[in-house]
Amino acid sequence: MEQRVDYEARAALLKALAHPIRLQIVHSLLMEGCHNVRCMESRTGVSQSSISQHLQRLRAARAVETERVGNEVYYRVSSREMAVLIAALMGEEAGVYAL
Amino acid sequence: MEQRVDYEARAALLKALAHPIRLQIVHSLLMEGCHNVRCMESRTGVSQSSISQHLQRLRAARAVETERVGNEVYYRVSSREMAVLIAALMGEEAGVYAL
DNA sequence: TTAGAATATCGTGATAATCTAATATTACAT
DNA sequence: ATGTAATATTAGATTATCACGATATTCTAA
Repeated sequence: MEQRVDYEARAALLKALAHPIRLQIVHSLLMEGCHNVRCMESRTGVSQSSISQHLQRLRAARAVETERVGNEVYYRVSSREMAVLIAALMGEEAGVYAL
Repeated sequence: MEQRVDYEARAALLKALAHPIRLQIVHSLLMEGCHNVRCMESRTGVSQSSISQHLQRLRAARAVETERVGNEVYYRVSSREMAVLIAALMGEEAGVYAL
């Protein structure tokens, strides 16, 4: 029984996560409340422009989703499957994440 | 309490996996016995040269390891953590893998 | 030692990712 | 309406990745 797997799609997701800053962003979203660009900027020491571009990349891959709250934009990890994947990568329990 | 995570290293691993052919290679190693270059070549339809280069990339990232058996080279996934990661990505149970 | 099978490496051109700096948008406050 | 904070987008230079073809290595068999 042949089971067709969409390796293209899964590889694309990995690609979106496969950058140290993007990984830190996603992990920070899961571990603690660092949900807007300015927080990530100060936490990572990376420029606002860079952070924003990385976030757009993560959003395009549907790894994160957004919500506007007044002046700022609130980011969160988009699904529990994402959390499980990150947990496996980090060697953590997905249960400890706030999603 | 600051916990330092090596995002560089984990991102590098993801990067090595973040290619449809490499993903298929690793998944095939786990799912069924397709352990040498020629098998992967015929399964994926990708040239020997390409397969070999992808395997070297996976090996450099320590995602797979090798053993020479006479004329051919036997590849396998290097660790259970790798299997767990792939399982999370694929939405499968790592238990079904042969490692 | 020569031939052939299996695998690895190298060189190259095309495409994609990344960072930086500048500019544009969006919403809030005055 | 204007100014300002927060975020997004764009353009360009630099570097990395990829696929392909040619060549090199490594082993076995004769």
